[in-house]
Amino acid sequence: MATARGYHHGDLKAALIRGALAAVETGGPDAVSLRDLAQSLGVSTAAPYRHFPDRRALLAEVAAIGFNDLTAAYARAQAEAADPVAAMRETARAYLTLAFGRPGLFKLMFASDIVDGEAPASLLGPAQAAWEGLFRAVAAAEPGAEPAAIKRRAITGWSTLHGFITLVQGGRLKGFMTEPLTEADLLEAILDKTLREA
Amino acid sequence: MATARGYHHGDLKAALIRGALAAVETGGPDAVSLRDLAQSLGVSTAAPYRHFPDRRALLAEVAAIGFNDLTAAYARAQAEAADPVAAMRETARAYLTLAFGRPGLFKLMFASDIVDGEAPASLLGPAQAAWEGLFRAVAAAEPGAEPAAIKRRAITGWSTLHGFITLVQGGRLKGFMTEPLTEADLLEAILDKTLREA
DNA sequence: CCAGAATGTTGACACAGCTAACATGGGCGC
DNA sequence: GCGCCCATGTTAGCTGTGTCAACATTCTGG
Repeated sequence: MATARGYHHGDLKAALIRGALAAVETGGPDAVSLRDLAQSLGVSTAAPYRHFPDRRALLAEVAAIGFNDLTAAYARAQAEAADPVAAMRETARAYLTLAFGRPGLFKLMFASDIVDGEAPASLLGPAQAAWEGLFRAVAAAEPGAEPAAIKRRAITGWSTLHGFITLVQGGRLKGFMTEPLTEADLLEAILDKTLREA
Repeated sequence: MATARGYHHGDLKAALIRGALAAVETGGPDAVSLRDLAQSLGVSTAAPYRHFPDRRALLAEVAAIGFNDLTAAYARAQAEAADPVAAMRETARAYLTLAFGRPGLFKLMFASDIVDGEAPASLLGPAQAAWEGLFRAVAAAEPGAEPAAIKRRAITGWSTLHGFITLVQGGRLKGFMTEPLTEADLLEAILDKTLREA
């Protein structure tokens, strides 16, 4: 699909994003090398720069895909749930599914380097949409609460989930998860605690 | 302090660690370049390799300093607090102080790259000690609870704090902290929520 | 006092991101 | 239908990085 064509590749930009996404999912953000990518697409090492100002811009595009997928997963979870509380739980689970199912992509999405200085709008939009999906779930589960309270609640819950994921994926809980305390148990406990409360 | 001596530097290893620490605190882990470091110490680019097998080993040493400092801060907080609940609160605050006061170092301490594969014992020891300081605070505030419950509680609280810090420092809460909801407010709310409960 | 271990140096390799200058060819205006 | 322009690729090369092998120097213990 990436071979046997002349001077022009045809759709190099999309191919680069696809390739970068694959590399990110396999080995995380650091596994993306523009040179490797170019070579594997049968194109010169300078070609990618016709489509992205620099490496970070390409990675930002990949991260945006991650946020879009996350938003879609949120929407699915909320549509299928029986009631608002279940919807909130499934929304949280969607976050966990992405984090543990596609850790490389997840790491990229929250790699501060990508966003340092200022992030491009093509990333901020999807990131904002994902956040709103999460906010919506919390708001629905807590009818009548004032916006500030909902926001506080959403951010706190998000923090707990995100922190746990980060610590686990960073290997920081390695020595501490002694039987009979497994990561899965803890996750359930965290979900329960995060979701239950006035 | 790093000039005007002959073939042998004197204490290059310590000087490298000091220099790396300074660089990390200024610009985060990525700001550490062995070549820069060597040059600024008036030594050849290969010299660091007489003391560290690779760059990661040097950074691991710096991270270990961070964990040691954290453990010391925990101990201080717990010694000065009036009661166990206050001690726990001050312990959490010590974590926040390090995270927001020395963000570069904090980022290094939790950069999974440093620990990928397997971390050296010189890092695992201090990291473990810090964890135990945190665990001790939770256990003291909750006398008579079984160890698994304490552990669950400690990890959950740690996750919330850590997640919030990570999201803030990653710039992920930029657009969402609208007045009158400030980061400081949220932090207090998180501390309250994390600490209060049976 | 001297041998060998520690510690530094020189010079180089591989690889990465990035850029300038040049080449090609597809599509748009005429 | 034709030619020109610009989007897209290419070549060659710069800088900066981690790392290593081979050699040089100094410190130290027997």
